[in-house]
Amino acid sequence: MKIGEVAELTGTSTKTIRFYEDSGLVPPPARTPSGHRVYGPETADRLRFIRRCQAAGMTLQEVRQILTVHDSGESPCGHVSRVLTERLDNVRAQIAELVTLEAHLESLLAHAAQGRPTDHDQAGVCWILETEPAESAEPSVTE
Amino acid sequence: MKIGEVAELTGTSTKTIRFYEDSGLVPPPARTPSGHRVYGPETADRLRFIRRCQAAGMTLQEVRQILTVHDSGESPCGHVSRVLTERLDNVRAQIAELVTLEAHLESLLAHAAQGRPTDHDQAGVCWILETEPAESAEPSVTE
DNA sequence: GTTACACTTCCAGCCCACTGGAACTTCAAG
DNA sequence: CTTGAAGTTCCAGTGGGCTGGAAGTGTAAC
Repeated sequence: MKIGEVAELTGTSTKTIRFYEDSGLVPPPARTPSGHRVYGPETADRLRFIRRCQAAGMTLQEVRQILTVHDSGESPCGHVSRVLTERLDNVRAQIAELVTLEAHLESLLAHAAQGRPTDHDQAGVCWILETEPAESAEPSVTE
Repeated sequence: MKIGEVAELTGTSTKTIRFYEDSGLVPPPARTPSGHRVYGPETADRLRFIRRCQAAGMTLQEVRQILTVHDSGESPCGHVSRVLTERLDNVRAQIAELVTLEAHLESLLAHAAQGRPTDHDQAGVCWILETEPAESAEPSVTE
């Protein structure tokens, strides 16, 4: 199988497959004498696995760790569970943050709806936003 | 006021202030004969406004638009409300996506907890992830 | 043989909000 | 006058996950 077929089969672009190879997610395949990549069917499985990991919100970094464990011959399932648990924690934290932000935005909009358009302030830029945000509302993009 | 004082006053680094100037968020200030930036107190207000916008999850792009409206002499409040509403929609969409992802992760982990460690698959990488993800669970990072 | 497309490599850029560093000048205190 | 902090400019890098393009070679169908 050549790269285009694998790409078609898995819904991944050839660009992405080469990128994954460079990133160590997919092992360098055999080549034809002319240099074209030749893949076995396990590569398609691997790419689908990567897609599923992505769908679970993992970074390529995490996927790479799992695949490395797998390639060493061990069952990576324990590791997978750990990564999934971590992801779940992150997702919940993100949700909590966003819910706080949602509340903040709602209160700002409620505030906005109350005021008359003539409430134009001289000092600031816009009276709607003239109050310091609650500490908790600050989105830590750090995740 | 020099840049360091404004920085101190607003909790913004001097680097960031210069970056904001380059980005058109803060107008180029007056200079001393030697080239040092000299700010009036309105700059501190502006920086605080930017911080509050950020806390509401706006991009600098959005903030710039608001400030441009403001600088043209109009009251930006209507615009602010619109941006806030859009943000709120986005945040809610993000929350919905993350909640779906949370459910997906939970079901994967429940699945994982059921299986025995000996459930090692031959074909794939890890049986926990051997099912196609639900369409809805795919995180569209596109925001 | 020719056309059209797939394949190769390598390098660059995107988006976002900064941050770090080099190399230099100016300012304030002692 | 000296020292050291704070100012200046400009350039490059960060992270994440690709994507685009250039410039060239290989391959399959007609």
